[in-house]
Amino acid sequence: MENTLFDFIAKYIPLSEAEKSAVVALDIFRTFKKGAVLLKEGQYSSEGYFVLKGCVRIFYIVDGEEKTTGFYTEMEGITPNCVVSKQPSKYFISCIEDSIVTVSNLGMEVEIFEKFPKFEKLCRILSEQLLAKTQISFDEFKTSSPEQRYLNLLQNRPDLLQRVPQHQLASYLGITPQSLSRLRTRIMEKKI
Amino acid sequence: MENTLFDFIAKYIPLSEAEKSAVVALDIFRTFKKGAVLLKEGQYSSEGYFVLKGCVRIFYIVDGEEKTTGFYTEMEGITPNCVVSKQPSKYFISCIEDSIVTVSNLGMEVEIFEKFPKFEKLCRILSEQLLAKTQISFDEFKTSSPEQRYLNLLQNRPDLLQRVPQHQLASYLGITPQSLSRLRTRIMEKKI
DNA sequence: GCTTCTTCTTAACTTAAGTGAACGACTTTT
DNA sequence: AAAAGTCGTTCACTTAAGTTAAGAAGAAGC
Repeated sequence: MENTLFDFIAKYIPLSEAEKSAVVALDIFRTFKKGAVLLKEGQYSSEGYFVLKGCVRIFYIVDGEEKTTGFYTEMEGITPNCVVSKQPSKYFISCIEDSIVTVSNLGMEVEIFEKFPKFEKLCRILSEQLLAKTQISFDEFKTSSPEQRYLNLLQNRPDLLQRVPQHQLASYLGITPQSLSRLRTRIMEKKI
Repeated sequence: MENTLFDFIAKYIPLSEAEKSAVVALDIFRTFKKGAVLLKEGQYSSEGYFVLKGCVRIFYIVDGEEKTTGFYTEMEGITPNCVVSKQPSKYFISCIEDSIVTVSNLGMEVEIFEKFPKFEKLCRILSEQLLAKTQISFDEFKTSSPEQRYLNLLQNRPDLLQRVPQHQLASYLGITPQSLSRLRTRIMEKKI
């Protein structure tokens, strides 16, 4: 479990044994059952998450309707907006599958950044990379039709289509479940 | 000019005079005429930008058509995707107005991070905050219609509607110029 | 075992966005 | 001054997404 995390970190910066021990000492590994809620709308939180195994989603509730805006799977991290803005959360985070997730909080960050400034560099790099990825995704979303977006997803994250319910995928694509269903049959017919 | 930048930084971390001098020594302030191109598609670049005055846009050219995905005005920074990924740029960056922009490169970053680790913290904070903002914008985009997106823009960045041509705004909203024009008259008629 | 809920699909209808073409108002170029 | 290009708008037409409703299949709860 720890090693999965350290292998991931090793891709960005080397960690000494002392630094690894410091991480282990934080005792941040948690397991959650499918359906478990990590963060609720309205809640103040200073917790960040990193998915080691399983799948977690972010969703809003607008007019009683769930709007899913993000899925996070193996080796993806989440720093909820409310942690950065110090405002109550506008969304929920919950597990779609049984999951193993690291849960850290701001206090831990401050502490470990002081002891090992290297982690500040790690977080800068991860944050910059995620920002770049998010902006590209946003650009692709803006410049393509729902159908193209579905085809992109099929290309880039085919696993999601398997592990995520259709109606959650639909709002992730910015459309209704009915449109997604139609769009899928439309694509099928073209292929035949 | 320098002070505009330092006032901005002061909102996040305090800078000593030595640190300010180090920034000034980098000689990163540039002025550009309207229409000037900062980055071209296909180009490798390690330059980051920060807009002190004016307005800069990011746009793709897809099938000969410009697709504008971002506008950056006073006190907004850009680290182009290609700088992070070390790949040729997929998009252009150009000035919509006469602008004053800081232009830094990766070498400078490495250098100044070593001399003054405080800047690494600054970049982490800025990057985390921008990431949070970008994700919220993306969520709003996904969960609203073109008309709602236009109304949101009217609320959140009314200045853009003044300083940016309609057809660039349209692709920024993910629609055609014709749709934007229609949508605007639709809204007008509702108000009357 | 039965009910209830959730999920997905289908259908009919409404609404809005994409497309292609055209026009006038301006700007820029020559 | 004339020509060419840009920009915003409008129109007619096509295409697709939203909406409302209904039904089938499966999962979860009692």
